Amino acid sequence: MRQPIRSKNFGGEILEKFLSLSQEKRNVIIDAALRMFGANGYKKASVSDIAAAAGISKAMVFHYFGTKKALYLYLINLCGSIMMNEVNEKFDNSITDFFDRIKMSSQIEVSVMKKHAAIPSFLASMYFENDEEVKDDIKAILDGGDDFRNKIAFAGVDTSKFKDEIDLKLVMKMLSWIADGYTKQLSNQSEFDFDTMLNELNECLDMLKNNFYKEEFVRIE
Amino acid sequence: MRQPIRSKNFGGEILEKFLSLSQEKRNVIIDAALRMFGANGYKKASVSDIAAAAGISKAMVFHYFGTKKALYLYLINLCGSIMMNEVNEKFDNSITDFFDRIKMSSQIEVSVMKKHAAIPSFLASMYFENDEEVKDDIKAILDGGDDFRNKIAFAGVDTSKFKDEIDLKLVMKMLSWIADGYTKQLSNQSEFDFDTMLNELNECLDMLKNNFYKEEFVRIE
DNA sequence: ATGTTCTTGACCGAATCGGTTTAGAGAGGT
DNA sequence: ACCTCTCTAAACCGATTCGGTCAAGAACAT
Repeated sequence: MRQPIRSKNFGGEILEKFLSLSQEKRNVIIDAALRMFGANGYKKASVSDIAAAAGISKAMVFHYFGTKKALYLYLINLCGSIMMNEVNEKFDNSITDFFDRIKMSSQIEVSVMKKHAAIPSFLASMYFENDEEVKDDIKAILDGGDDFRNKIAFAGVDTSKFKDEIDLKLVMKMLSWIADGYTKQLSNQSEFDFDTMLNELNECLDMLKNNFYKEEFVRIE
Repeated sequence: MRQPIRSKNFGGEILEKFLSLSQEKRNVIIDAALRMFGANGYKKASVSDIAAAAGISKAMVFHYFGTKKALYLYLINLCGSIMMNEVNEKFDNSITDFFDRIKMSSQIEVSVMKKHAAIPSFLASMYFENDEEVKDDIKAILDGGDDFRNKIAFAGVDTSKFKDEIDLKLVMKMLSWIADGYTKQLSNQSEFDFDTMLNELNECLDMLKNNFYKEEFVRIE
């Protein structure tokens, strides 16, 4: 469109530069980029911001990724494969208990965040990204790959164990609020608190379960 | 610093231009500015963005407010007074029940959002604003005025009615998660759904209350 | 020393920034 | 008809920042 003709990166030689870095250095750069894109969106996250957050010079970002767009798309695919891996590895469709399903989803999310804490907010912003330069590519990637979000859906969950007077739709909504706030709080946490937070959420879910389930389904603690 | 010498707005003639607008037009502009600043922060929210979101030309923003900074500070003070009014009007310190206190806070928040739905996210971003051009002014305003947040604090709340086995700190944390997600969901809602949402939250709180309180404190519905 | 690889600060044209000026559209008075 | 006068947007301003490049120094190996 507006950028000068580029003759490089036919075949991906540029990304090799990045991939040959140590994992530690790569993670610093990836985390910085995920954070900036996640917080500011594609357009308003500048390469200078990302470079500064990663502690490298702007020129290095272009050295590693070629263009801003290539970096963004690389991050999308990276997050996609991390999510898919984690879901395929941990998701168990045979778990039908409502709260256990939620616990499982949370464990998956925490596993993902342990790799890159900024992935959830990055993906959330990506889903709403509307910039002309990338939105078609996002749509293509989302349409092409199987969407991991569908796999965590709550189809086939056993809801018969709830007390009769419990409003199930309300519980769903409440839990989605809890999960939202929980994730948000996680994002601001240092890596070491992940499991503490996860335990707290699980205790929280147990508490709800103990109070919302019919007595015969409440396990003794 | 870098801007040319300005000789206008000694005494606030410029803001009068804005205040003489119809309330409807003013609200459109205010909402647009709150949304943009709230979502992107002071620096990354451009006056062009705000003007476009408000459906007016960039020149009009400067016509009404003089500078970007003046607009931002105007919004802070506006939100501050809206919050203070609402808190002073609705906050009742004699309510000591845990859940009733939360309901009250939510009602206050919804009243505020009915005036400008973007206020909560704007204030949240303001608290974390760190741009050199405005951070000192923010600190001055926050230090100067009595902070409405302190008034909603949960000091003096009666927690004795909870079942003994309930982990109170956990309930607090869980409720803060719910409130977060709830607010977030509210922000994306059209004005007419506010009360529906508020009712849902209240039902949700009643449900928790019925299950977490000792039986003698649960009112018959 | 010499060649090679990394890395960067300075730089590019284009775009956008905060902010100003100009000029046209419209309302109202005469 | 003409003349103000107000409101508004488009065109414009210099400065900054944008995505992206490049020449030259640091670092390392030989």
